[in-house]
Amino acid sequence: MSRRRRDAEAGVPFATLVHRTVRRVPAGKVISYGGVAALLGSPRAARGVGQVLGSLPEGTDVPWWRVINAAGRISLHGYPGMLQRMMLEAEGVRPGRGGRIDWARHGWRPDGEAPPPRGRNG
DNA sequence: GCATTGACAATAG
DNA sequence: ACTATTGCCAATG
Repeated sequence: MSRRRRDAEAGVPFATLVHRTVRRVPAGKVISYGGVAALLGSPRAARGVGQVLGSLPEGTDVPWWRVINAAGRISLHGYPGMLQRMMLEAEGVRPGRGGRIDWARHGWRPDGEAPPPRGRNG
């Protein structure tokens, strides 16, 4: 049996796990798609995380805007991207010099588990 | 069940 | 630093 995820979470839809994990991210903090995937137990499912967040309904309790890519940039383009940028800025999260969000400053991670994502910076 | 799509990530040039 | 390529995974048609 190839259990891509932990047995404790077996049977729970991937999307549900994503929702749970993202909900844990506090205001003023961010996490990468790959970071969320890693917490779920599927470190290679970064893309799957994006897929799930992309289909979230409006008015969801999931703070999708706190999820950015490993490079510290907003993956959304156009209007949605602008909206996400506003949401983050409202929480005190804003890109530094280069338009990148610093993981050391705003990156969130559950009390001592899962190392901080370091795309090409770190 | 296969093919396509996408809010990713790592590597190479 | 930027673009192109490759790998990966989940949702959707």
